[in-house]
Order: sequence, then structure tokens, then C-alpha cells
Amino acid sequence: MGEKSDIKRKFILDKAREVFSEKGYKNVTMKDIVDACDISRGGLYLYFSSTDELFLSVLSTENEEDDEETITAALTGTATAGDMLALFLKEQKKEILRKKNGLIVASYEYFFAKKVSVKDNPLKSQFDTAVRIIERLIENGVESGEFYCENPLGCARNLMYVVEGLKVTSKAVGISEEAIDNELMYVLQGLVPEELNNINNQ
Amino acid sequence: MGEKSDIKRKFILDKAREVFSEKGYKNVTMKDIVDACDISRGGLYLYFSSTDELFLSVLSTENEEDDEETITAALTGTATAGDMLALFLKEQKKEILRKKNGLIVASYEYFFAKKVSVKDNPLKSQFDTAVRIIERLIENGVESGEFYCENPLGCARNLMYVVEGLKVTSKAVGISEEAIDNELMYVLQGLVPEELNNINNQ
Amino acid sequence: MGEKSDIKRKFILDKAREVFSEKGYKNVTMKDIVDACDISRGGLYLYFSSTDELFLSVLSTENEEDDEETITAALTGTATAGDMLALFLKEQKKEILRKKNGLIVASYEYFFAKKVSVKDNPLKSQFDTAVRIIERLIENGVESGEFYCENPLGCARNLMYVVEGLKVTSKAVGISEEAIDNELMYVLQGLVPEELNNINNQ
Amino acid sequence: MGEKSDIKRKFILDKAREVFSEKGYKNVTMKDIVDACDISRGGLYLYFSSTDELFLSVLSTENEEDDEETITAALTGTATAGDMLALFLKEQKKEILRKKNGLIVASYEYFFAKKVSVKDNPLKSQFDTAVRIIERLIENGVESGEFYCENPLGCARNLMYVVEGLKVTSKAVGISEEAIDNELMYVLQGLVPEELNNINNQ
DNA sequence: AATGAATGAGCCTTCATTCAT
DNA sequence: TATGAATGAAGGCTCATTCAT
Repeated sequence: MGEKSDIKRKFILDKAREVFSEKGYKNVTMKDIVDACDISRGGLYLYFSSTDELFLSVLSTENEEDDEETITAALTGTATAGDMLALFLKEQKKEILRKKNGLIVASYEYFFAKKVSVKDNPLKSQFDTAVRIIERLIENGVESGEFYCENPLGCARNLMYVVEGLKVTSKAVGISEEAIDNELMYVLQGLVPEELNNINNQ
Repeated sequence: MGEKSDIKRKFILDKAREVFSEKGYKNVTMKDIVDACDISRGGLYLYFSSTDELFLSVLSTENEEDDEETITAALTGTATAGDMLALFLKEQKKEILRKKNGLIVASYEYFFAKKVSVKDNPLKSQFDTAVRIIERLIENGVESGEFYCENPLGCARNLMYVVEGLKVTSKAVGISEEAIDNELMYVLQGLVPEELNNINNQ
Repeated sequence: MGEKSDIKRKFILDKAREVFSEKGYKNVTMKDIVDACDISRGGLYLYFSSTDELFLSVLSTENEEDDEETITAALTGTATAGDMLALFLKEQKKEILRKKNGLIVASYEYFFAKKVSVKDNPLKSQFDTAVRIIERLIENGVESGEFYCENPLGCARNLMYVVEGLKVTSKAVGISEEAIDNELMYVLQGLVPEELNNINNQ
Repeated sequence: MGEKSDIKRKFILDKAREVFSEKGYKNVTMKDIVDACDISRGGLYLYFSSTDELFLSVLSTENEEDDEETITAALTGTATAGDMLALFLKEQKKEILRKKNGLIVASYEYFFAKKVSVKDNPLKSQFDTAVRIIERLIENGVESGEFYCENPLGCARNLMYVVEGLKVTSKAVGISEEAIDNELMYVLQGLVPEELNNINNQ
């Protein structure tokens, strides 16, 4: 497979991500992908031999682009820790509210079913990465006097579990934008009691 | 359906709950249920007209027994708010660690896929019920001086989102008992900074 | 599966035998069987889970009925060895000429492809049984003065290899009735030079 | 097609023969051929327009080389009829025992399924050719006093049916070298009772 | 009430053949 | 000539649900 195939491969991955975003993991069939890509049944198998392989490929291309990029970019700026945390939470909120689920639902469905070794589990590494970033953010904020926090790691973890809880809850039962704001603000207030962060404006 | 049918209905629900607990939702076939119950395929349909209905029925009988029972029992006792909250968290921890997934995985699998109106979503009502209980608990604790909390509802919600986050994370990527303890303690400490609750002993 | 299922099982086996007879082994699909039986795809799988299993089942029911029965019946009669051998060859001729192949073609196709241990190979055991019967027949004929043969076993084997050769050749390239007669007579003449057996009348 | 194409055509036929020899007919896919030839899928179709044509071409080139070559060479030599017949049988034995099936299995698989007109059937012409050669051989032998045979054509046919029977039996159920020797010797003894031909040494 | 055989829609997968380059 | 990506028909298999008994 040469250059041309690479383009098509990417094309399929893109379409597949859309499909997985819309329908989760278990409900996606090869036919769904095939229809979305408008290619033949057999054609798809030239690139991916199962939904499994396809999904994992989607997941791994996903990582390279999204979170890290945005966030790390922000971290290297000159913004204050508070601004950055607010930015991070705004991103999370955006993902939580996104109509097309992103891959949250599909990922959970997938990793509920397959038992993947912890170190190969992208959900896990994404989570851990996020925790580390937030931890550093909080530490910076504490140093600069913006935040008050005795246990930055614990606090970062707590924040991420809340975000995770919000994500899955919102996907499974729906959640209003207001409720998300309330929740995220609650968490922020724990860090900076005297200041009400505004994360309303999407 | 007479009395006898009711017994059988309950029997099926019990067996089905076991199956869903073990295998999630999508991986369960009617054969699994039928085998577990040792009844005929057709027989099952006399009591439940579809997989969906069966699963939803399992979910709603769930409520009646587990949480409410335990917790409400505790609430009517003479225990302190702190004790009760600790008890609640202990129960949650037990469920998080439970080898058989409980219905968490199956529930999320189900509600990820089906778009159920919010008010009919048992996950939602379970969540809300739990929030209300905890809110009351915290209010009680604040009144009695055990807790310090300016926003009991927010705090209760926060706690529940953390618990939800822990639940799904643990099912999807695995989580150590220690990590759960750390997290739950962190939350408790937010309420009662001077007192370290012991929720270690299962 | 009770009594009723047994009937259906037999019914399927019968239809399947017809199909295998007509189309050989490799060209038979589950759909062919399903169509021949006028049952549903899934229905067939209740009884047989692959063409393989189905074919072997057909083969084993086959044995119980056909050759042995006819031949052994003849052997217990009062006919002379010559008559009996002629009868046997007439049967073989009938099978060679049969429009619907019987299972010869399917069997060879099957056992060409699958390497079955010699002792489990029904082709082998059928062949050996036939050799034994003919050997005895020849011995009887020699005793009674009808035949002349120094090596009955070798002669029996020779006869069977010729028959086998005729069978497959006829199925693969077609063969005229006359050619079969010529060939079988040639073999007989080796045993009874002075007498021309008549195996023409089908 | 120029000279170069002819070379490539032969090359493909050679490789294809190997593949068909190893795997029979039905189990061979275009990919197998294409891989063996290390050419492109499309490239193959420049030379052969279908699997069928390819296979039939393999079969017909077969003839040109193998048997005829060896045998005709022998026939033009100064060897005795007995030597030549022994040589022929030795060749047959070699083919029967060959690990790679030769094209026997593939041929039968093919002609069992496709109904080819008798005169276009290469199996048929191969068979007939062999019969004619052997017939002449026997006649020569009879003339020279080596053989005794009243019906050379019948005898030749008989021999070929035995050989055919041995071939298919050996491919379908396996057969020992000893058994082949026994059988072939039995046939020879019919021609030359007083002389034991040695066809043991491969 | 209860059974379990039967249905058929739907998913997965392979492969001979074509065709744009 | 040569390539190999693409097609789509065809076969395999499973499972929720129905229905005659």
C-alpha cells in the first residue's frame, strides 16, 4: 500500500470516528463503516479486518491530535494557572456537551468488554496524563498564590473523576449545560473559594 | 398472573440480574437468560416481552432492594451522619470492587445506546435519589456539627459524580483498592477536615 | 430433541444425500441444503452446524443401509458363487451408471481434502469390506469348481481397484454402458475363461 | 503475445501446477497463484482469463511433458516390452506415492464438478493415450514372446483402470508402497505368469 | 402456562474479477 | 504490459422473537 492507500486509510479512520462517535462501539457494524465511507464491503477489509482493529486505530490516531495538543499549547503560553484550568475545564465541558459523543461512549463500551492490560489501555493513559497536567497546573497556581490546595495530586484526581463521572452520566442520562457548569464551578471553588470562575461562555 | 407467576417473575429477574452482572448488556443473549433460569425460550416471553423490558425490569427491581434498603435502614437508626456517610461510601466501594460488575457496566452499555427519555431513565432517578439522600445526610451532619459545608446539594452531587467516575473507571481500566480509598477519603476530608474517616475495612 | 426432531433429522439427511449426490461435496452450501429441505437457514443449524458434519452424518447413515444389506442378503441365498459375483458386479455397474452420483464423487472430494485417519475413513472400510466379501466369494467359487484362481485375495483386490477406477473415471469423464460391460467381463473372464457371464441386463 | 510473453506464460503455468498439485483445485485461490508467481492479480489475467482456463491450461501442458516424453522416449529405444511396461508402471507408482498430489486430486475435483464434453476432457484423452500405448506395448510383447495375452486392448484398459483406482484410492485413503507393489505385480503376473517383474526400486 | 422448534433478518468474511492508472 | 485497489456476489453463522402444540 503506497501513499494513496494512506490517504484512504485516513479517510476511513475519519469516517469511522464519526460513526463510533454517533453509535458507540457495540452497535457499529462493518456495514455502518462501509456505508459511511461509501466503499465496498471488501474494500474496507483491505484496510481493517475487524471493528476491533478499526476502533483501536481510531483511538490511537485520536490521541495524537486532540487533548495534548490543545492543552500543551495552552500550558506553554503566559496565561495564569487559573486561566489555564478554566480553559481545560471549558474543553472538557465542550466534550461533555458535544452532540456526537466523541469517543467517550465507544471507549467505555469497548473497555468494559475487553480486558486490556492496564498499560495498553488508552483510557488509562489519557486519564493519567490529564491528572499529571492538572496537578502541575495546581502546583503552579499554588505557587503563584492563585490557588489554595494542600494536596494537588489528590485534588487533580478528584477533578478528573468528577469530569469522568460527568462525561459518562451525561452520555447515559443526559445532563444540562447548567448542571455541568454548577458542578465544575463547585470543584473550582474548592481551589479558589474567593473567586468565581466563569466557564459559562462556550 | 397470579401469585405463582409473581414468584417465577422474581426468579427470572434474579437470574437475569446475575447474568447481566457477569456479562454486561450486549453480550447477553436470550439463551444465556433461558439457560440460567432453566426455562424455555417461549416461557421467558410470557413474563417479559423483550430483552429490553427484561433488562429494564431488572434495573428497577434493583433499586427496591439494594441501596435504598441498606441506606434507608441506616438513616432511620441512631447513627451519626458521619457514620452513615462512611457506611454509604463503604457500600459504594464494595460495588466498585465487586468482581461481577454489578449492573454498572450493563446499565451504561444499555443507556449509552438507547436514548431513553430522562424521566424514564432509572439510572437518572437512582442518581438523583442518591444525591438527595446524601444531601440530607450532609445537612444533618452540618446541623449536628459533624460536617462543615456551605453547599450541601453541590457537595452531594460532587460526591456522586466522583463515585460514578470511580465506578466506570474501575470497570473500564481497573483501579486498586488503595486508589479508591484515597479518592473517597479525599472527598470526606473536604467535609470534615479534622477527622479521618476510616473506610478501609470492607 | 425428541422423537419429532429425529424424524426431521432423518428428513434433512435424506435431502442432503440427494444434494451431495447431485453436486458433490465442495459445491454444496448450507443454502443448497436449506433450499432442498425447504426450511430456514437457522433451522438447519439446529441439527447440523456445518456441511462437514452433515456430510459425515450422511455417510454414516448410508453405510447402514446399502451395500452390505443387499449383498449379504444375496450371500445367504443358495445361489452359486458365479451368480453372486455377477450380482455384485451388476450392482456396481448400476451405481457407476447412476445419474445422480450416489456419494462417490462427494466422498472422494471430501477425503481428497480432509486427511482422515485411515481407520475412521469410511471409504477405506467400505473398500476393505467389499474386498473381503469378494475374496470369500472367489474362494467358494474355487472350491465348487466354478472359478480358477491361485490368489483369491489379490484377485479380489484387483477387482475392486478396477471397480474403483471405473467409478471415478465414469464420474469424471463419462463412460458408456458398453465400456463398463467390457471391462467387467474382462475381469470375470480372468476367473472363468470358458464362460461368458452376462451382466448386461440391468 | 511475443516470445517474452510465452516465457512468462510458461512460468505461470509451472508455478500454478505446483500450487494445484499441493492444494487440489477447490482450495486454490487466485491469491495463491499470484503469490507463487510473484506477479500482480491483474497481470495474471493478461495471460489467463479465468481460474478455469488457467487450470485447463496447466492440465494440457502437463501432457506434453511428462508421460509422453518419458514413455515415448522409452518406446523408441531398444528396450524389451517387459522392460518398458515395468518402466511405465514404475512411473505410475512414483506418481501414486508422490507427496504432492500431482494433478490427480485437482483434476478429479475439477472434472467431478464441471461437466465437460467428453472430447474436450483432457483426463479422457490422457487415459486413452495411455491405453493405446500400453496396448501397443503388449502387442509388441506378445509378438516377441514375452507376454501372453489374447486381448491386448482389454488388458491395457484393465491395467489403466487398476492404476486409476490405485491413484484415487491412495489420495483419498492412503495406501502403502507394499500394497501398490502387490497390486501392480498382480497385474503383471496376469501377463507374464512365469516372470516376476521387479518394480520395487523407485 | 409452558415448550422448544422454526424463522429470517442481519452481521461477518472471502475471493474471482475488473479497471483506472 | 503491469499493477493492485476496489467491487459485490456469495457463503457462513447467530439470535431475538414467534407459534403450533
